[in-house]
Amino acid sequence: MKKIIIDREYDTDMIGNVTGRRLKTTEASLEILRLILEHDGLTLNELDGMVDSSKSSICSHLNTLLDSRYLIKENGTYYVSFRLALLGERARHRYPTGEDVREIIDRLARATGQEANFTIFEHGRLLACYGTSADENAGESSVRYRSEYHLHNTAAGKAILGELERGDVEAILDHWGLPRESEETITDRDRLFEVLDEYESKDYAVVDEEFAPGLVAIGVPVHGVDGEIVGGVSVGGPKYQNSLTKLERELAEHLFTAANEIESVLREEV
Amino acid sequence: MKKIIIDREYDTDMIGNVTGRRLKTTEASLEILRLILEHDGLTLNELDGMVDSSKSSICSHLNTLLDSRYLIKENGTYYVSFRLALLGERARHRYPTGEDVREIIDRLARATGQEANFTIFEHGRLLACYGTSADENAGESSVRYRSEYHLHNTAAGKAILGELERGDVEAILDHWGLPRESEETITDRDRLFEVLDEYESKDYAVVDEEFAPGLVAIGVPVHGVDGEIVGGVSVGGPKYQNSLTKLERELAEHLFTAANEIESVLREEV
DNA sequence: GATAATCTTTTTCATAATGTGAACAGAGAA
DNA sequence: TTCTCTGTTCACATTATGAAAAAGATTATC
Repeated sequence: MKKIIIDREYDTDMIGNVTGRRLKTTEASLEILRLILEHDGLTLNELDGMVDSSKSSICSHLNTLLDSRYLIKENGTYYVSFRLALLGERARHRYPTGEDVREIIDRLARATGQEANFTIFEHGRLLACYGTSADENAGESSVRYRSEYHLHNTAAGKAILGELERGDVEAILDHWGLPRESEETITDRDRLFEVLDEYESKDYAVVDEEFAPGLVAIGVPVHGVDGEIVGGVSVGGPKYQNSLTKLERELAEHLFTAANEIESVLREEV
Repeated sequence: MKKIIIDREYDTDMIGNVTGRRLKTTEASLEILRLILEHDGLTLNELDGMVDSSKSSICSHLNTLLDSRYLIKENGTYYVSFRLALLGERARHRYPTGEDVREIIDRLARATGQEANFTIFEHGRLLACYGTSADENAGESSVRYRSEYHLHNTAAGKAILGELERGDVEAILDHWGLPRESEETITDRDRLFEVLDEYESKDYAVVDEEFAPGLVAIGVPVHGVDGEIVGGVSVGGPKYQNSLTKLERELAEHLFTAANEIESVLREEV
């Protein structure tokens, strides 16, 4: 996998590597919003136990978020507003999340009989965009068990790391670390760089139980019109169904096809 | 339409009627986020022309939003992150936005041959949840032209106002006013109350070109399990196709059915 | 049903933290 | 070069904070 040097013509901060000032008030408000979102509603008292500031101060944040219509209040409990859902929907328009991309992923899953995923690369992580599994009963998108993935222990993530320059990889690892999520997770930085070097000769990356026990997958990056990395596609499943050689021999071609198709969609959308 | 007195057992602030303190820093940050979202990306310079504060200050807000992963930066332009889209998706789970509700609305549109909409009632406004039109070529959800509606000039909105207590209606009108959006929009508060009084004897509200010229529709509220108002359903179309009497005689029954079905879905979801 | 207890929210106010803007510096582009 | 745009520095003044108290509101207890 050749390092993509985008000549700095395209400048995406790998991490929001901000050197300037951060506003603590906004950070506190957003943290409260996040907590309410993740807990599907919280009361003042519950928040008091989670946040390190006084109740009166928390109230000020809640008032502000209410007034800005990011929250609603019902029976003393604060919930995230439907308006936030609409804002999120609007944010989605910028990303390749349409019917055509879902088609491609579904086809990949069907052709291989394995689970296929398309993720977006952002702030040094992969965010679940669309995923499906051929085994599923109905076939439609199930509730995603997770929405954010690390790069170091996922197939698409390792493929992306393999394409990035050393400095960018370092920045990402500095920020997110290499948390262990499975017995096989590579948690040593030097070891990871060794593995990434091996990808030089390949066009894809492999994850062998590093994300979850018994799960093997292969992944590739997906590029935007300017050659920048937009995200990644991966396909894989239980190890007992997929030897690594089978993965690399039989599934890789389907994976390349899917990635190319998504890149075509991205070109059309411009 | 009988006034629903929910005995204060269910307490939804009609408007986020906050008497307490609001945090200007958070408000400024959220305003910047909103501007970036609505303009599909902005540069520092562009923001400088829209916001009343110094560039350095705007930078601080941008840094904070970047760091909190609400924004990304590409080539000097700030965009809303995909992560915000995921947060919004998560917020959506709390609301009746599933396949079953879309079914009901589609069926209402098909049965009547008119456009049907389901909206969520929040902070004194109606937010587009799902809408469809039978005339459409493909039949699938088209891009929504608008996502927020006022109550005083929409069918579902007037139906909701008709059910609320006078004090709540006053609060909403105080906050949002009665902006004119069409020749026929009711912009006089007393006149609006007269019209609302007429609904006492009916079970639905009518909008007769008050939202847009040539558009007539009828609407009803949708209630949650505790009797609180969750949103509204409306159905209607061009006036040349629909006399008011036709609307009220032929379409009303379908509308009631749809509203009841959505309320059933809400009961199941608990 | 009355009283107590708990929780939420808004006050006030003194203090300290922190957001702000002007000026400055740096990076491209013309 | 000069111009334009972005981002940082720093002194100052705004503003967020927490403690305490009190008022509402709800729930628990007798």
